[in-house]
Amino acid sequence: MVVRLKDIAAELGVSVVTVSRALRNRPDIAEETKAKILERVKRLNYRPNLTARSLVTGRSSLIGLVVPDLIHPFFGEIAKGLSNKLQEKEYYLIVSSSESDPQLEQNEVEHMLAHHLDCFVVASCRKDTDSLRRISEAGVPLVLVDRSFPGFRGNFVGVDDVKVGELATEHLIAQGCKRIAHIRGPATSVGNSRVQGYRNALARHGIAVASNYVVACGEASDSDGETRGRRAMEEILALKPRPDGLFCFNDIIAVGAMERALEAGLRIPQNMAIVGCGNFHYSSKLQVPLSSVDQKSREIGGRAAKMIMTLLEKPPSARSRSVILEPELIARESSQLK
Amino acid sequence: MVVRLKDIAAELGVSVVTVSRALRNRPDIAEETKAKILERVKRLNYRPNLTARSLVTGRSSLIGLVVPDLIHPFFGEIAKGLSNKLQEKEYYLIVSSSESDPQLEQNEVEHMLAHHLDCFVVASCRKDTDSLRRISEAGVPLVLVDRSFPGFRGNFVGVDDVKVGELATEHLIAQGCKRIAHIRGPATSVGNSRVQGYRNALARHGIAVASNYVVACGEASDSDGETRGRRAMEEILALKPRPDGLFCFNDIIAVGAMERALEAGLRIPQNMAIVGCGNFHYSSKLQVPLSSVDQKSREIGGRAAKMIMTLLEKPPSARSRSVILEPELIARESSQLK
DNA sequence: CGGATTTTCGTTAGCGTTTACGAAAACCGC
DNA sequence: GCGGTTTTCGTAAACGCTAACGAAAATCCG
Repeated sequence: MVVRLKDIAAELGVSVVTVSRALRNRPDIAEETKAKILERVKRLNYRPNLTARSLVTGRSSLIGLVVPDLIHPFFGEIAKGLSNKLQEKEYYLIVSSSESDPQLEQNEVEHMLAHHLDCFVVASCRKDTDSLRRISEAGVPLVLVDRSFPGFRGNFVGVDDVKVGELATEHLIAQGCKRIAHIRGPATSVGNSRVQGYRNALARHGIAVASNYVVACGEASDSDGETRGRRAMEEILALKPRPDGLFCFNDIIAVGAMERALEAGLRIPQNMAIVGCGNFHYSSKLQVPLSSVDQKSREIGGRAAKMIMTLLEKPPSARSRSVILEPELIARESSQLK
Repeated sequence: MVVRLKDIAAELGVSVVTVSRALRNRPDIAEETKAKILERVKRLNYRPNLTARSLVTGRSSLIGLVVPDLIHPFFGEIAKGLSNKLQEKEYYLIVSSSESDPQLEQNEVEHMLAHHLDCFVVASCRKDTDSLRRISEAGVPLVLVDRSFPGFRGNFVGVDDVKVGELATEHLIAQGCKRIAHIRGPATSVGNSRVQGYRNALARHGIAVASNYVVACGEASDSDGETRGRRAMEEILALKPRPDGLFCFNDIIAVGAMERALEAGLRIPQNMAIVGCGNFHYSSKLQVPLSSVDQKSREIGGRAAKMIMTLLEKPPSARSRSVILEPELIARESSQLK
């Protein structure tokens, strides 16, 4: 049925090792025999059993990806960027969604560890670094994406989230907004940094921050992000005086918030200018095209892939590397007041 | 470093096989020793090396997913539906995007075959069944999703695409449209069936189909779907008399087409009612909320997962099964004329 | 209480590949 | 044409686990 090294060796009257050598392009084999073997290999459509190879070499050609949500365009883009780059080198992606559930994430990491992957790429939804630590302890290279962990030394690819907050807020200020609110994300590095950026910008322009102008909306990555956005907008609509500018943690939330605001009879951007984050594919096609800070999701995937490659080529790269990309504001109708 | 069966066996003074038995809950082991072993296993945080297990059992706990595009919400939903169901049973998904390139798909399948996956889930972008045939020849169970192949007997999960075309077209007729155009998809089972449904509905109502009312737009799943939609709309705008109803192969194309139509000064739905397909998450948030035929993408993933399970539990299920889901029309502003 | 049965466990072999080592064959220079 | 080098290949062992078999220990029953 399925052809093995042994079969080819037998047919050609050589040893199994010789065939193996031909396949892996080893120097200690005569050109002539190599050619003969490769011809047969091709004709029989032979492919080495990677499971067996993996067992002896300790390398599986498998990269693990753990994200909070596969549907979220941001992580979808990352998955795609990774997958495209990796398949060139015949690495494959094994994916797992933690559904923004910290316990589930831990379990998934644990299970994936059993597959002896060559590298992990993780956007962790945990508050602690337990799952990351387990990966490190197992000696598996690790690349964090999107979310970094201050206490945890490790490779990272993501955007400068303080800058994200600054860009969005500066833009709203430049548009003439005087009372700028923020629907903040979860208390992760990402959420906190964006709040920090928001505060930085306001402070820089001497604008006081009313504490109730920052409203939380819980875990933002799951599929009910819009509902959370709507609820947050209700809080904001109740504020007095009502904000005239709003920076939302991400586009999903912004969509929900915007929808609710329009229902309440507000005009966007005239009554309230809104900026989201993520610049997801349909931002420009919405009822009111949404201004958004681009997080370079596709590039994150590509960079992470490149980082993985160097991690795998030269193994003991002790120092950990960080790639911090510059976010970019894409202004659209939802915030263009002039 | 990493603990193996051997280590646990040595510590407890039992044989490797005994430990293996305890772990796999075999009957031929004393409760007492089993408890002792499991305690130690837990304390040492032992996890069986699935690569080694896979080599001897021939089962990898890995399911391969091949889709034309990971970003496309339809396939994203399928991936998520699959992944969620599978992780309960400790199966993992290894994904590959063919980027709608038939040759790439063939290569990817070939490479994935080397990993000895337990099952394949494929939305093939090929015109022929070559890659599918390779999977079958390798003796690996296969579930087709979305696209079926008339000449190919195999398991399938998807919607009734003739029905999709009928639903959309009937709806436009019911809205009072007299001249209904169709931006068709590629010449696959899906594309052809939807055209068929479109024709069926028109015929049923005695409406003649002008052949130039069906315009093609090439491979529709890639990321430039919108551009293709725009181009197709230009053709449609040039038609005389101009259509007053339009059924688009998918939502992405519909978005592009709609955008172009609005630019041309048309009002939707008054001048042209539009229905898409896929009912993707943002259909309702668009500039003009888009009517769409829901393809049950999430359910397809779940059903496929269930099918995989039965394929894997009782191996020689010779007969192939098909699950054909009923599509559902979601009417929104883009087609509501009354 | 002795033989037959059942329960519990260990030994051996093997999954398909690679690594390490050594032997045979070919080649070299003088 | 012979010692030494280089090239080419095969043998043995191992990766971590499970399947198959059989032996020892415990249990049963008349």
